[in-house]
Amino acid sequence: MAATIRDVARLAGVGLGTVSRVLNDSPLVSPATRTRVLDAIAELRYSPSQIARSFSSGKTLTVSVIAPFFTRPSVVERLRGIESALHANGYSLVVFNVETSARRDACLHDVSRHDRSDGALIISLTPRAGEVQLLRDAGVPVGLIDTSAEGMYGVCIDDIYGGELAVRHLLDRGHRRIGFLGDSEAEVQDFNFTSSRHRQLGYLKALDAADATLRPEYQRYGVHGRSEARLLARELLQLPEPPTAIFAASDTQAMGVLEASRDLQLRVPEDLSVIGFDDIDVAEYLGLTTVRQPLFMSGQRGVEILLGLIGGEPPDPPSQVLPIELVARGTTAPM
Amino acid sequence: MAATIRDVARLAGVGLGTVSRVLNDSPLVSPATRTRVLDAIAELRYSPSQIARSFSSGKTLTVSVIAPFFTRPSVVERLRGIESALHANGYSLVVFNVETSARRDACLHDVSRHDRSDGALIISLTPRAGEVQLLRDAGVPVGLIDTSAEGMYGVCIDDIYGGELAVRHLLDRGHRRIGFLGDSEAEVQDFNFTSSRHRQLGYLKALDAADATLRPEYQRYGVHGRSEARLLARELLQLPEPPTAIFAASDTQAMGVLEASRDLQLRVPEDLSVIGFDDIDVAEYLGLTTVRQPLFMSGQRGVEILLGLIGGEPPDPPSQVLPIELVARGTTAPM
DNA sequence: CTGTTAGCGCATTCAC
DNA sequence: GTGAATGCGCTAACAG
Repeated sequence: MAATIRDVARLAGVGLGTVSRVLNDSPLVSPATRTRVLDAIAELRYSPSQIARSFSSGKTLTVSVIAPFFTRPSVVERLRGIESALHANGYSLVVFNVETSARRDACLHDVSRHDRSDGALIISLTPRAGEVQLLRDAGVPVGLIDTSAEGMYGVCIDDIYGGELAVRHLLDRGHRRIGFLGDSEAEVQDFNFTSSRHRQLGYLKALDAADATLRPEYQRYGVHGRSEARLLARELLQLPEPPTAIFAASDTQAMGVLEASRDLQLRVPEDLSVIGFDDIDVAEYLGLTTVRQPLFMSGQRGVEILLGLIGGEPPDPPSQVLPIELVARGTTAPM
Repeated sequence: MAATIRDVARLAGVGLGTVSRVLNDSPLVSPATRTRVLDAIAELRYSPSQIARSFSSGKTLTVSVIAPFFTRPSVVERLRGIESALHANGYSLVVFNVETSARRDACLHDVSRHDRSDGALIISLTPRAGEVQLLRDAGVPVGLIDTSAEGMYGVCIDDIYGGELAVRHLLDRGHRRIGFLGDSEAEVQDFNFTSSRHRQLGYLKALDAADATLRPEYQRYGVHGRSEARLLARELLQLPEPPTAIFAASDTQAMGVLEASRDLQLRVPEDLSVIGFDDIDVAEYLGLTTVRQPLFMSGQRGVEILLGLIGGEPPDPPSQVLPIELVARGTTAPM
């Protein structure tokens, strides 16, 4: 059916190797024979079989990406950065969407049998000790995005500092009763997510530094998402002494807080200040104050690191920390 | 390094073929030898090479998906449906993100050299006549999602009817001055998108049926996105005789309309009714009236069709039309 | 510079 | 039931 390299060689009256050399842009071919081969290729509408090529060379020019809940705006934006950088380097992207803890484990495990791809990028999922070991033993190039692990390479941000940034912004505006709303314990355990927890650590740190009293009841956790956050925020706001500001671990959860304040006829920011995290697309639309992190860039950097690894060059700082910044908009105000 | 099928055969004291048969669940193996092989596999931690397997069998168990602007909420949701269905069938998903007309053409062309995948899914991009021909000649299994083309298979919705649904909703509430806001001519041409245009056709049809006068100045086009839609909507609303309702070709653009009304101190829905299309996630949050289409399902159906095609069974109605419905929320009211 | 050769790891014939 | 042989299309290492 389709022409093979052998057909081309025959038509051009050359050997197999020569055709292969032309295909791979080897300089060891005379211009004359090169054109002859090129003509034959054109005439036969020949296109080299990628599978055969990968099989023979051992390189697939493909990268696997394991992304939890890849419909979340922040994840999609990272994916976009990944796709962009990968494509610029001639690589393809295979996506694995993780929405259950079982699939998480399966994906992380499967990465070690690096067959179909030259390496993998893992978003937000922190490999556990045993998994790190497995990955190392398998010798698979892996890049971590939005997380880090001992002995692994990747790119992340300082979530603790981010949490501090957010809470200090609130403290600076006179707030003392500040609530925190983060991911559920179950989620954190199942997926081994770390950012919500770290942001909370920053929250605690900032509060502590300001000598603000910590109230356990001001900290709530629920399954990531708007609706759950809405419920939790409502609980917070109906406390006898409700917080005057809420720091949500993500913009999506901050949206739930906004809904809750709407439910309770609370004006934002007059009655309640709200701050999120990530600076996803809608944050600007909503005028949401938030902590911005470079999502697209995290994808690009992840690719750079991974391709380096594939090429045998470990990145110098094993884990790169990207800058973050506070973006003050309309949902926070002095109390 | 990694064990091969040969190592397993040697350790189990059997021939290559037998190991292969065990791997492929062939019934032609005695239970005794099967266990012996299985043991050897376990001991060597053997895992068959997927590339070698694809190479030999000709099947890659991989599907390519060409998605324009895959960060758009509607596209992501379709992708989720695709990934889900693909994974359920043991297939992997390679994603190509199209954001320029050049890349669109390149991707559509590359699909015809179906190497790395067993077939392709194309979202929202309608192949042109020449491209359809190329695809047919190449004999690549292709499924279209959110569009249709003569002689091709896929799943879509009736966008014209959707436009009618939206506008009739407005007409029923007494609106006569109804604006339309859709994708720019350039985008439509570059990518060969069809939905915005079709929805507009429905708009015109509904207006015509209601004997409402058509005003060319009520129809505006801009690059898909919130900010552009915001500008266009502002223009519409500052007309000497502004529309009392606006139908946006997508929820994202409807968000721009909402911004514009905020800019101009117009209350929604008291002063202006707004209706979108798609029913993406935030639509509910915004209380946006819209036309809902089954995004996730479109992905699943697309996969079913494609896998059928790969298996040699063309779908019975070549193009499947999914149901849509109007979702009345708070941004539309009687005038 | 160029032609030839030897596998890459597996599925799939075949004989036995 | 099972083992041995052939080839998928290409790259890489070699000899010329």
